[in-house]
Amino acid sequence: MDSPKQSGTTGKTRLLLVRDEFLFCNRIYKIFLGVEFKMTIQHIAAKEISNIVKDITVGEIMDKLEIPPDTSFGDLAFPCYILAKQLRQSPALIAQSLEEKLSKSDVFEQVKAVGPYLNLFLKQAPIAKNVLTEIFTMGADYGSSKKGSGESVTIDLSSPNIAKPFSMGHLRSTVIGNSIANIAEKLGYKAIRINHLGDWGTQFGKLMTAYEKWGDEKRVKENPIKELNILYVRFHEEAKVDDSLNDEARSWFKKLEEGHSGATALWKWFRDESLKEFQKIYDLLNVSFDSMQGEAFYNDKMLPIVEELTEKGLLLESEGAMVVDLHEAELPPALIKKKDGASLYVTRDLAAAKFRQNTYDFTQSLYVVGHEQSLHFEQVKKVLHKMGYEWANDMHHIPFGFILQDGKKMSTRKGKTILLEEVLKQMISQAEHNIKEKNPTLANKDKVAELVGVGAVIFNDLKQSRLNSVEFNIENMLRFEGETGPYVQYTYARASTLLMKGGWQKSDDCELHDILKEPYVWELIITLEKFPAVVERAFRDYEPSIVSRYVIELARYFNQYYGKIRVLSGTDAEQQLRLTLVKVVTIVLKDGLRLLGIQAPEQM
RNA sequence: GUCCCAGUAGCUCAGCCGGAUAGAGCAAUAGCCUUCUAAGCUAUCGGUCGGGAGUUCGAAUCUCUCCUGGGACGCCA
Repeated sequence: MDSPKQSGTTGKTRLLLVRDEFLFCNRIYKIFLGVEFKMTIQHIAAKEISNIVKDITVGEIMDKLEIPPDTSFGDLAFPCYILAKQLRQSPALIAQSLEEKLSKSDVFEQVKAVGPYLNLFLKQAPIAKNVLTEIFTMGADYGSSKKGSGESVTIDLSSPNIAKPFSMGHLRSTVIGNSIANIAEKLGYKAIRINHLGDWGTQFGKLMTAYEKWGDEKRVKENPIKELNILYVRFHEEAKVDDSLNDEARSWFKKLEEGHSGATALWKWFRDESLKEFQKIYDLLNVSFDSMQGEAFYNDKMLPIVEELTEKGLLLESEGAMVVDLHEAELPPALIKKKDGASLYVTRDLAAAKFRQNTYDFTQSLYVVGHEQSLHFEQVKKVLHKMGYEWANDMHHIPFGFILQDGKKMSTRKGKTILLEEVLKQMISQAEHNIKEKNPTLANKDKVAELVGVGAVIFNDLKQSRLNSVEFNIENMLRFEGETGPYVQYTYARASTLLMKGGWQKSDDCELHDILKEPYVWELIITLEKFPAVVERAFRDYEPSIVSRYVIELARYFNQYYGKIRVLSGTDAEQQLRLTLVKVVTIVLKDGLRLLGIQAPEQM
């Protein structure tokens, strides 16, 4: 507990740089190399305090240190309550006496007792210098680490259903999964993006029935997803009054399973046309996949799974179906085979999980799928566990909330889905409209409008905790002010313009000198410094919103600085110093947005 | 009925590995462009943190219980 080498949970290799023998200021520099701010400063502060207070360990002090709610309370604070019992003194008195003893310390600029708190102010200049140095040294890699050491992480994302429209719901899986993949890569993992397409199942029987009865080849070719969806919706409407349609659908799907040529050709056609449409959306979102193998790919891999389950004596007959009993895990039994012998969802995911482990040798396998499927993934994991696969523990379901309409989940069957493509179009044209109004001379208008419109859609989805259900509201989304993607992009564009106009040049000098005293500069430094910790936390929690909130915070501080201080003013030296600060902000803003899957235009 | 998720300002959300006056954005009101992009900044207004009980020096945060909304719970995926 007494050495920084043991206390940090992050950045192992870089922690080796820490040496207790260093001078205090030096130590601050070294410890700041990529180690979580709070932990590090806490450690230094805790050591200092422990020199005076012997009744409590460094670790305990460190745990209690906190970042105060307001900068006027300093950079760190130590609540003295915990010492009150042992010292039999009031917390306020303890704080007072600590202030006296610690004010001689050369770690802190200032130590101040405020009520029961001991407020600690850090020496700003060395910290600022170190943060800037590190950002310039690493560039866009600032915040990255080797933590993942090349381990594979498979990420199941997007997974739209063939012949159905790409809804806002699929958007969530796509952007959340893509962002988690980006974050994983930043931390040194090899991310494998898998688009587990819904390209098999009884819905194809329904579709074929509908197409045969009411379909029109030309119309489907012109507008595949839309036409197929109309057919799908019509099927459900007509099947309500005519149950024989369901029988027909079943027989079509049976033909497909048996490899009937006509059925297979139709299936392939539906699939190809759908993929073409999906690709347009992926291009816009700037998302690509390492694997697009869908459910159909696992058709021939399910029988071996069933056999394996049988061999291992896990398969039981129940009400005519074959199941794996999971009552010891307090879960309902997992259905493996239907009465008619056909396989089910669980079977397919078992085959897919095993295939992924064999193919990619993952150390983590993530499934970015709606939270309504939590039980399903628990079952799959448990069955694999019973089969003796330890790696089942490395599978994690990453659930997210619904996109609601009037407080209800959207339904494909009733055709009430909101189409992502429509939304994207609307957002891009809003961005176009804004550009015409605000910056009519901008070059590359179309491209910028696309980046901004799409960025707004992605950010809107990633700005809140993924488990929240969100009510779809186009009016809110069309607003490009406040906590939005365009706000961050705009901040980046303004900052980039400053660099251009001011003719910023890289210099080896990373001291901020008098600029450090300007308002919001220290806030910016501290915020920039915690970026690596933010990236780590975002991956630990599989939570892109940690990055999106961070990026908003950084942008806000920058805008406040921009509003208060005229960057291009004063002496040349001063101007260059400010631009140095501006430059590091752009580096982190751009990379933060990149982690979310959003591009940052230099001008907008 | 059982299990999972959520309930914080008029609206959308942070904060929830316990700590100082509970923070943002939107909306409302009032300001700031003859000097770096006003997609911005500043200020004001706005909260019984769903209700109750418990643990604690201290609870939005932990425990229990109840209420409300959403979801899942064997042959869809």
